[in-house]
Amino acid sequence: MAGNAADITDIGRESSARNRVMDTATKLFYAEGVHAVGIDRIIAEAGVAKATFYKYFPAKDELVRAYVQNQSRLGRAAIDGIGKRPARDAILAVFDLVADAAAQPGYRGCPFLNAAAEYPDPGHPVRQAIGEHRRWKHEFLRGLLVADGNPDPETIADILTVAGDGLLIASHLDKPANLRHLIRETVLQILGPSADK
Amino acid sequence: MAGNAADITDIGRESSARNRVMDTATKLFYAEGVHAVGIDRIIAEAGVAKATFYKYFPAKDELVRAYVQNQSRLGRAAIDGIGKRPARDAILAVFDLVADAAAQPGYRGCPFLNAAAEYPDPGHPVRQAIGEHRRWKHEFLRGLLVADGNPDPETIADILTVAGDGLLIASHLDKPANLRHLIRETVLQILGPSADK
DNA sequence: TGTAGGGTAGACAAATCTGTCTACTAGACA
DNA sequence: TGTCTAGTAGACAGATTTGTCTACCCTACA
Repeated sequence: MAGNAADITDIGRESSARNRVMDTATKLFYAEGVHAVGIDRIIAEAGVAKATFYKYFPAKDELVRAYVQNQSRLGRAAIDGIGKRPARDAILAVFDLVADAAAQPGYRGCPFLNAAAEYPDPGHPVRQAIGEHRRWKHEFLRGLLVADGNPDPETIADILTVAGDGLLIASHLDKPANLRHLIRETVLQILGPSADK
Repeated sequence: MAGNAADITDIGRESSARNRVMDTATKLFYAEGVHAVGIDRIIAEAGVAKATFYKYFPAKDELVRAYVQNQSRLGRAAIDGIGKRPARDAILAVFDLVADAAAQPGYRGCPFLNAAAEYPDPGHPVRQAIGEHRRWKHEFLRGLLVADGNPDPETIADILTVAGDGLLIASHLDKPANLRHLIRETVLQILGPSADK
């Protein structure tokens, strides 16, 4: 099992070993938490030597930061996949992603909120990476609100962010049976009556 | 410093040593996270012998569960302190507690959400204690909505819970300048126009 | 006076954590 | 052929983790 005959499919891309580490870390950190998963476990499950690991990630926190950025990349890709459609529909579709994620087998809430809970210092690189993702998402929502002709996109983007975080929490800790309905109700209550429909 | 001439003021109450452990754990767990704080650190700062600690808390997880329950007790006391007043005012007052807490020096978000992030297994006693607190709070809000004559207290209690969690997250991670305003706007947007004012 | 309860101090075991370092292997390429 | 690169395998150090156990101290109380 030791890394002989490794993934040929990865040749030419970043680095086979680095990718395996990143994938394994993403899986384990999300499923069990950052502090609960040790380096030894990651390199064992990724089938990578310790020296190789420390070549790509000089310290564990570097890996955690890269993990957060990887999750951010995945999240943005999912949202970008929504594509062009009427702004109000797009907003609802963004929130539907929460329900989609919550329906996945290994769902364990929002990776950014979970990671932030483990890093008390707001100045820590991991927290900063989380902050970057949050600012991007807020800006994305604000843009959609402007396109929707919302009279106060700044405030409503704040409220939608609040609702998004709350729904991520609820879908994780409370697992409401009617999550999709709850999402619709919440967002529509915030956006108010539609002008064009 | 060793515990000779300990707090005389505590005599007759639970147990001086146990109380000191609980207070220290509450402070450290909240400020730095559960996994990040070790037993050795807690007993050192509490000025308690290791044997004494393990007498009251057979394992660390027992202490963590007690910590969550202690936070629940403190949270309920704060909400109970709101007292009798018109239901809508009471709801707004409950949410104002978030802003009050966020204004405190060592604020680090919601202790329940932070702790939950460190315990992946929903069946774990710590998670169950968190679930109990959340159900209690949801029920409290629902009661206020019924008293307010809300036509759909169940759904609106769900949405208010979502908003409460989201606001706790925002007040922690985003630190919006106008938090009190954001809270008012969010809650009023959810409750809709007041009938009696 | 004797005893029981609550507590202290700290050694110890066994595991686990991060991070470093040495020695080796296999393939690509000039 | 020789060299460079990416990687493996794993010992090791040093700190830290939870939890157990022994020996002792002090005070209240019968």
